[in-house]
Amino acid sequence: MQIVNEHRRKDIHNSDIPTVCAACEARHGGVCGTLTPEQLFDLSRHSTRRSIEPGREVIGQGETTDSYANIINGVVKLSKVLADGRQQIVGLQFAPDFMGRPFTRESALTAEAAVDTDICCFPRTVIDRLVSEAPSLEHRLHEQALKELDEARDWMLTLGRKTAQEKVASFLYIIATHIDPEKGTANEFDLPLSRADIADYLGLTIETVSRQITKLRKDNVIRIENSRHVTVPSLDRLMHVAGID
Amino acid sequence: MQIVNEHRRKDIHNSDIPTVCAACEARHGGVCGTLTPEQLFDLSRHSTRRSIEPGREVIGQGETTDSYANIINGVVKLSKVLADGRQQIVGLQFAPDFMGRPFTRESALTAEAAVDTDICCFPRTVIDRLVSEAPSLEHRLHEQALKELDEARDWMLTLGRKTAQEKVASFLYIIATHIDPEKGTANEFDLPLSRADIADYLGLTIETVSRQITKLRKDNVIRIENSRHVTVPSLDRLMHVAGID
DNA sequence: TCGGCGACTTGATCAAAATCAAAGGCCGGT
DNA sequence: ACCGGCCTTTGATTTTGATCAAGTCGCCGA
Repeated sequence: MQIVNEHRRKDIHNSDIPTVCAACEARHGGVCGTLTPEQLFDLSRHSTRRSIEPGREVIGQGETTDSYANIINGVVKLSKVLADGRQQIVGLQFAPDFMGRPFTRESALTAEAAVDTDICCFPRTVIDRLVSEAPSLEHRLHEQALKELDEARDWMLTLGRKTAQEKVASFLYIIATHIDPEKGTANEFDLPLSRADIADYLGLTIETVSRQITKLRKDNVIRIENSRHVTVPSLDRLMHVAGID
Repeated sequence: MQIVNEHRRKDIHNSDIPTVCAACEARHGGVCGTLTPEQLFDLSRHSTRRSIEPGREVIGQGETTDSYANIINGVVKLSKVLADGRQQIVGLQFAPDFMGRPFTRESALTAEAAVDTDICCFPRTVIDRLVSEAPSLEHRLHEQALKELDEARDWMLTLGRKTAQEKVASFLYIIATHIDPEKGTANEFDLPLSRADIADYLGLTIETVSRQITKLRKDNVIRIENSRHVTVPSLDRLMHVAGID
């Protein structure tokens, strides 16, 4: 795991404070936006940039989390496992999401990079201190929590009540609308998840996922190259198949 | 829907400020605890007590929500429906939970009483004002959101990866541990949900729920009277069947 | 007391997805 | 280029839970 820590380096060479965190800020418009220049400086002095290759675990279920992080680019899987190994992905985080569970040190889930991912880490102690100083930062974290709650509940409807076909279409819709934070919806993209991951996200088996993707392809809802590159000719059509009104 | 508004009445007769909201506070130890006496007085002047009979909708999906509420007693179902009527309960709220979605007026879900339920409502405008004045209130709301997020993600594992048998046992476990906020876990209780509701919570059909309950009864994991009253001889055994380690 | 209705249970059959099994295809390394 | 491994696809069969279809139970009102 490569540690870049470009903030600290930059900070040493000059003290152009407001732009210290600019590399992150420009791309994830996230936590930093709510802070004063002084707080931003404080935060940036302690932040470290990390690159994570796919499959590498960021935080394990039950482990102690010592940091928060902004996702600069890439995709992170949040998952839970049953004692016998059955696994469920309970959330996907895309840039510019903020990762981390405030007010608890024990992680109830595992966070793992799905593709090559860059994150900007902040020590828990620093964020916690800033939160107590700046209500606007807590507000920001609160909104992130509410967003994740809405997404989790939407996904519960998918898990509990949709057919395999609708589940796979719903997954593709999620990816199309989240993979590129710049432009809202992409009609062509690379899947950030393997078939096994998709199965764990949808509560299905690999085989069922594969068969449903094949069916979507044969029905001309999507096109696929190299099993990872997807083209969606009509998002409306995909949404319709996904059961999204 | 009966409107009691005991706070306002009490307020008129005397101004013993810190105990104005005591009827609620004592039982849900919730939002009120974080406020100053002045803020509490402010809030209590606007709060109204409502009794809701089972099946009555509190807030409809897509409707505008004008209030927040504390649940005094009872159980509220939060659900989502697909265009064709398929339904999924995405959360249950027990006393002393706080209900309401901060920072948005559109409700993405339907809230409905599952049994006779009393709630204490606060107008959105008042809570929103207090939140901006008192960071501790936002903190309290933030914690509630994180708790609901954790519960939602736990339930996603149940929906996506557990068998019908494990789902039903998981449901019974949830009820046993939440139905009575006083004592932590009840080994005897009335189910607050009909078989149809349980099915919608578990992503199953009524028939499957019924069969699995029968099986749990035959396996002596639970005893049932009148189809609603449940006795759990051994919580460990129930947890084991539920796949909870 | 007798219907009658709604909620629940039970049984028979069906279908969707899981499981078991065997190829393909792609990629990196030799 | 060839091999080996992993990921993915496809096929055959089984299983789980859904669907269809009767009942049963409890309760309320006539």
